[in-house]
Amino acid sequence: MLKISELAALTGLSAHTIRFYEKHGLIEASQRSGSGYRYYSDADVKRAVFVKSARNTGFSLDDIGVLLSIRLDKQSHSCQEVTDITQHKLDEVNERLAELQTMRRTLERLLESCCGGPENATHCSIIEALDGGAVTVTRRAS
Amino acid sequence: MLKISELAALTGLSAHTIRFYEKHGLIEASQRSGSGYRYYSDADVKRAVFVKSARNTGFSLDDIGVLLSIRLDKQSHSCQEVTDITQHKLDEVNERLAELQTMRRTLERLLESCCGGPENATHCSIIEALDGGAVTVTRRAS
DNA sequence: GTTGACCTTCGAGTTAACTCTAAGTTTATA
DNA sequence: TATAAACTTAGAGTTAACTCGAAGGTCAAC
Repeated sequence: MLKISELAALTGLSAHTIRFYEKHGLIEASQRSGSGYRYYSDADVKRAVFVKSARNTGFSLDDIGVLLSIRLDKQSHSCQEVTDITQHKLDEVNERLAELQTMRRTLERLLESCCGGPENATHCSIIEALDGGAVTVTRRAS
Repeated sequence: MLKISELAALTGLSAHTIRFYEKHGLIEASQRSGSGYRYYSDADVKRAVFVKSARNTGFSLDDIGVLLSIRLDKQSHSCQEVTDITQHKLDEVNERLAELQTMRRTLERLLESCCGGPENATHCSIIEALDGGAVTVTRRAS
C-alpha cells in the first residue's frame, strides 16, 4: 500500500492533483488509515496509471471518466464504444493541428518577409501584413 | 463612421467581443454620439482589422497590445522587436504542434490496434494499452 | 518529547478569452 | 405613435484543469 506522495512519485502526478482527481471520481484510495491517510492498493495504482496514460494521450477528464467506467465493467461495453471516444478525440486533435499548421505557415511567412533588424519599424512588413488583414485562419469552435 | 454592429459585421467579431477588446485597450471608438453610441472611423476600423488578423495568427491579447503600441509609434520601435514577438509565438506553436502530433500518433495506433466492433470490451486493446501506461507524452508547460 | 516532514479538509484563486445577463436608453421603421 | 431593433453599462458566469493556501492533525526519527 502506497501513501499519496508515493503514488505521486510513481505516476508523476502531484498529491494535489491526485486529490483533485479523486474529487472527480477518477482515482480512489481503497483504504484509509484511522487518522484519514489515503492508502493505495495495487489496483488503485493501476487505475491511477490508466488515468495518467489517458491524460497524456489527450483525453479530457470527462472522457477518462467514461473510459474508466468501461474498464470497470468491460463485459457490459463494446470495443466500439471505446473506439468512438478515441476517434472523436483524434478528430479534435486533427482539427486543432490543422489550425496550428495554418498559424505556423502564417508566422513563418511573416518572419521571412521582415528584415528583423535594428531599423525602426516604419516599414515593417509584419505590421503591414497584419494591417492588410491578409491573414485568414479560423479559430477552433470548441 | 460605423456603428458597433457594422464593425462587427465587417470584422467578424461580435459586438460583445469588440467592447471586451476595448476594455482591454485593443480597439477604440474615436467618437461617441451624444447618447453614448460608439462610432468607428476608418482608422478605428483598420486597427480592429489589425487586431483580428493578429488574433487569427495566434497572438494573445497581450501580444497584440504590444504589437499595437509598436504600430502606433513605429519610429520608436525596431523590426527586431516585432520579429522577436513573432518568433516567440512560432516557437510556442511548434511546441504545441509537436505535442499534438504525438497524441495523434498515439491515438492512431490505439485505433489500429482495436477491432472497434460490437464485441464486449473484455480484451479491448485500447483499454489494455492505457492500462499498461505504454503511452508517454508530455503536456505543455504553459 | 520535540522537531520537521507529511498528511488532512475546505475553499478560493488562476488563466485566457470570451460570453451572457439585466436593466435601462436610443433610434429606426411602419 | 408604437414597437422592435440596436445600443449602453456593470458585473457575473463559463470552461478546463489544475494550483495554492490556511489551519490543523499525524508520524518517524533523534
